[in-house]
Amino acid sequence: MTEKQTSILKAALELFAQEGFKSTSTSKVAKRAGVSEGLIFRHFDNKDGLLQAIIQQGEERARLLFADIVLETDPKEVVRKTLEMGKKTSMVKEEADFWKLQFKIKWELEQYGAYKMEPLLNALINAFIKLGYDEPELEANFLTVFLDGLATRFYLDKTFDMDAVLNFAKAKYGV
Amino acid sequence: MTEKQTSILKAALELFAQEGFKSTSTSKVAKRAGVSEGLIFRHFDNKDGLLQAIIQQGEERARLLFADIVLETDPKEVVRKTLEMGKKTSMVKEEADFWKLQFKIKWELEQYGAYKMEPLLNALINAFIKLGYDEPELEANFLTVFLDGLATRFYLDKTFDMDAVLNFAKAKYGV
Amino acid sequence: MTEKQTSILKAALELFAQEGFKSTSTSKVAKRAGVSEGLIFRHFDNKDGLLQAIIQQGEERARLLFADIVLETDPKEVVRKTLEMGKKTSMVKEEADFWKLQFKIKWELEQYGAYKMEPLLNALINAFIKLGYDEPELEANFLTVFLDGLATRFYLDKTFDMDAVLNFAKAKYGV
Amino acid sequence: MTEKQTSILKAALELFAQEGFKSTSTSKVAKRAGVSEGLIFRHFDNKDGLLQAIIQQGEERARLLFADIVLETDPKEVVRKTLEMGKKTSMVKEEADFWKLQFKIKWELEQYGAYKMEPLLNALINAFIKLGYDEPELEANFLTVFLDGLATRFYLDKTFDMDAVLNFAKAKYGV
DNA sequence: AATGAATGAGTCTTCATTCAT
DNA sequence: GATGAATGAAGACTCATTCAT
Repeated sequence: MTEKQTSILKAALELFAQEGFKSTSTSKVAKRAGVSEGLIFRHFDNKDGLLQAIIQQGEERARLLFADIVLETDPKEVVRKTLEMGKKTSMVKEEADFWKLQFKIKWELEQYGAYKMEPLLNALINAFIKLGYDEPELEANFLTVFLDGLATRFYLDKTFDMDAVLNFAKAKYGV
Repeated sequence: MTEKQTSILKAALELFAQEGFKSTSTSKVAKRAGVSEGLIFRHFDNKDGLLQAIIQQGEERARLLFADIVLETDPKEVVRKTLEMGKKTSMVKEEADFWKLQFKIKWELEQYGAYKMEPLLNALINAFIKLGYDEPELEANFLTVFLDGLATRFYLDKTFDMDAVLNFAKAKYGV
Repeated sequence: MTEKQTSILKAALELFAQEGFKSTSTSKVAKRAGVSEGLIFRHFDNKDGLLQAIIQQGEERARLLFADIVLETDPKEVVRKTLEMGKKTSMVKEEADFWKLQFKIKWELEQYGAYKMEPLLNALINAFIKLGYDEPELEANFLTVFLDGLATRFYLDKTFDMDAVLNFAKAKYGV
Repeated sequence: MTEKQTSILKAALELFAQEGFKSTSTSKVAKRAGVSEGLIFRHFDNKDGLLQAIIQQGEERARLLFADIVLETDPKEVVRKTLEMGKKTSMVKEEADFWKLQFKIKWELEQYGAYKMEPLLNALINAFIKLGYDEPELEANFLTVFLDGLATRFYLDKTFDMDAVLNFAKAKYGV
């Protein structure tokens, strides 16, 4: 990955996250990245390839993000870390852009990519089993649905008080 | 609202919901609506005006949808009806398109429009007060977040079993 | 066929004939036709559609051109008119462009379109039968091959003296 | 001429013959030749230089091809060999490509290069003189025109039966 | 109200060519 | 000699919008 490749990816990430994939022209990406437009196509074949490259990075980041949770043995910690995932991924601007884009793309492409969540889901199921919940699987699913809602609100609703709801949720689960 | 105006709005709704706002050209809308392209601009000024008209319809529909819940006096019924809102709005194809579009647009425009939810939120708060919940406001917020997650999953994750999670949630709230 | 459509077709014909299909940009065509570039696509779908429109015109013109020969009853006249076809089609500039383009395209697309020649070929076979030639079919084929050579030379070889060779050929066939 | 130079020329020949000069990108040539794109420009300056190199090769090959005819003393053999030139040059795939390209280029560049044919033309004139033809010069010209037609048909008309017409022509000339 | 021809700016993409290594 | 990253201009095509009818 050369320096210019990185700057293209960075510029694309920012713009796609801000304006959306379709609304961002390759010429804008090139301008912000400080490279010629042609270079985008040499490295990523086409605009879609650029998006795919970003999505792939997303999968890697997701794996990294999940690793910390999946490897946790204390079930309460699993639940707590899962809930706080959203906060963790929104502190740094670049990272916030990144995850926002992942959600935006989901709606623009109408692909959820449930498989990416599977490791996390399993970790949650295990945790709920250990914690003696009656229906650990449903409980885990419920929680991931809530997380999706959390992201939606966090990224779209400027008036949303994430901390309050988050603390409330943590209390609910006793974590 | 003339007949042609209606058919333009209908065509736009379908296409925007399927392909997204940016990806749908006015010419496609005109073709599907069976009218000339120029007519769209005479009636809605520009492409954005067309979107605004649809969004406005959305607000009216939302009010209608919420009315049934807001007017309910039995608190359990309020919670139950709220939870089942998603199912109710996804039975008819045209309606499913409609609500899907509302979510798509939220992400494309990055406007949540929290004010639209206020009547529902208040109804929920009241219900939770009546039901004796400790923190009715947070409880209500938590529930709306969950609902947003539910919509996300329902519209994007083909493998998602909404009924299972929904029944589980209803059991949780004892409704 | 509106006025602008005609002027697009005319400009395209000239340019394709002069510079070749691939080497002529749609923007050049638009400029010469005095219309916006977009209009080309509204009327002919794509650059290829523009070419097809010209080719189709070509087929019609060819039918017209052949009609005079095919309807001729005097066999000597059939042969003579066939031989002079080349001269006839090269007097007016616009027509010369047109037929030159037909040949250019053949080489660019590698399609001969033998079926277009069939009526002429049959007329020639009949003529040679009437004239008592031993192998009328081969004789007719030989003549059409010669005609193709004539066109090649006429359009490409500036030093070529068509009249001399043509008179010689006419003498050969006694017409 | 280094090995890489040769492979560039070979790749260019094949591609230009198949797709045409304008339609073949230098990057395609480089890829097929298995060299970097830059190397083409180091060796041939620009895309046009590449074409010129191929054309020049064409002249050498033409000289070689004509030599056998020009040096022939038997006039009948001269005519026969001339007629069979087309067949001879189309047996080997690489050679067929080569001559096809020469014709394609003629039409793309609109340069006939009559001077290349001169030695052959003179040989034919001489032959027709020896054979006692009335107008040897015109006869020779007529024959070369026919040859151009033969090539046109052979390369473009898939349904064309070259052997039949060729044998007929040979019979005509009694060779 | 309604049409559809027409526009011009913009989109993604290709391509010949250059240049540092 | 050889590579391949990088460029800038140009290519085909799309699209929101206007306007005469």
